[in-house]
Amino acid sequence: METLPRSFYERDPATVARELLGKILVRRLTNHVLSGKIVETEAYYGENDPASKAYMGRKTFNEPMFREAGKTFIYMVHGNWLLNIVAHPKGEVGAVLIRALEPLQGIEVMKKNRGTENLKALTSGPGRLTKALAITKDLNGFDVTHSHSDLTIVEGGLMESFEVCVSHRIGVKADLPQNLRFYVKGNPFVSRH
DNA sequence: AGGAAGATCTACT
DNA sequence: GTAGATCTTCCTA
Repeated sequence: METLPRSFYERDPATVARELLGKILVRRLTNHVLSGKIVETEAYYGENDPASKAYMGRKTFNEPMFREAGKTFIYMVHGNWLLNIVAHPKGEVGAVLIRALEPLQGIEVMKKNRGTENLKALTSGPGRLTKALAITKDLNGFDVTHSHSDLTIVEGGLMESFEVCVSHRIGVKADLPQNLRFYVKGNPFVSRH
């Protein structure tokens, strides 16, 4: 399966967020491969987006958002690591938050990492999926455009058709007027319907 | 030192 | 579905 190239991420964050649906997030550990289909995302912009981590301008912790697209931006909220992929046209600022996955490979390892047998709760939320895939700050700034690395995103092979829904972003204090959350209609692993 | 933060878990109506 | 406690780092003072 083809790894998504950097050019995929060098576009408007909302476009990237929309097109990441159905792609496969692959996490390689020493003895296991974990993967899941991306079923829910949100787009974030830069200084003009009050919900964005980049809203306050360039700081140490949000630096990845200002740098090269196709790399991770990971931070902690309420005790959970949240995984973003930096996405923006060259010279701009933005990222896409991965909010939910449908588990594919390594489900037993994910259950162990999450401490639950509940399949529905394994990766159906931004903090849940990072725990299931053992993603922490250690992977901040990691380039996901290289195949065979510890964290990559690949094409979904035979793409089943699915309907995309949009809504406002979840949990943000001040949202923009446009809908910037994207999810696969009817998928049971979407965090909220 | 203190508080906020893009969430989660549990326990209910 | 909503309500409240708790979660752990980073930011500001």
